[in-house]
Formats: sequence, structure tokens, C-alpha cells
Amino acid sequence: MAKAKQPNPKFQRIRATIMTIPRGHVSSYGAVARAAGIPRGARLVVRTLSQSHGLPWHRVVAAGGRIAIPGEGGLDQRFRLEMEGVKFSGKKVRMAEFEFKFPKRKKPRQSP
DNA sequence: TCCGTGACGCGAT
DNA sequence: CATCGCGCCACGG
Repeated sequence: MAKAKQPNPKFQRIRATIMTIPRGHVSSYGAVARAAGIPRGARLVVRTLSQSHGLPWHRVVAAGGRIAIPGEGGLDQRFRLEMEGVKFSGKKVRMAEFEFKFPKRKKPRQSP
């Protein structure tokens, strides 16, 4: 077939990465991009979340735990996170306690 | 082909 | 703490 817009491998990695975020935890666009192997791909993460469905989009926030979605979407995200047990401090998620750290497969000698 | 846009990140003011 | 500006990446008109 011709080629119907094939999803670049980058997007696939981003999706896979986002799906590893456990319930009750969050991550940031930049962190997800880095975990996917794209140091400056925060915008790509945004695109991926907007285009793909079925992803836990509400578990991805902006740097510092800030909700980057304007309007009701942002409130929706906040409710969903609180429903999972995530606590907020003002308008930001308490990253120090709920940010999910992606496993760094560099090779610290342990379960790679 | 060039330009603008976006659920971003970070430093500077 | 609030704003602004610049850099990054991919896509659409």
C-alpha cells in the first residue's frame, strides 16, 4: 500500500513510555521525552497525547507539576489525578511525592 | 518552500 | 511569584 502516514518510531516510544506511568503517579512532558530517548521532544509528547487515544494523558503534566491544559480540560485532568490519589499543592502536583521516575537503563548493573 | 502553531522547558528580568 | 523571550521538534496551510 502506499504509505499511509506511518507513525514514526519516536511516537511509538513516547506512547510506550507514557503507558508505563503507574496509576496514582504523574510525569512531565520533558521527562517522558527523555525517557523515550528524545531529550528535546517535549513538543512531540504533546502531539502524541493529542493525536493518540487510549493513553493516560492525565498523568502527564508540565514541568514543576503544573497543569498545562487550559480550560475545562485542565480541571478534568486535575480531577482524574485526585481521583487516583495524587495530591496538589496550590495549582501544582506535588512532584516530590507523586512524580514517577522512569527506569534509567544506562547500566547501573541491575536488572536490565 | 517558508511561516505559524502548540497540553513544552528553562533562564532572565 | 509573574512575564517574556528563545530554543526544539513535527506538521499543516
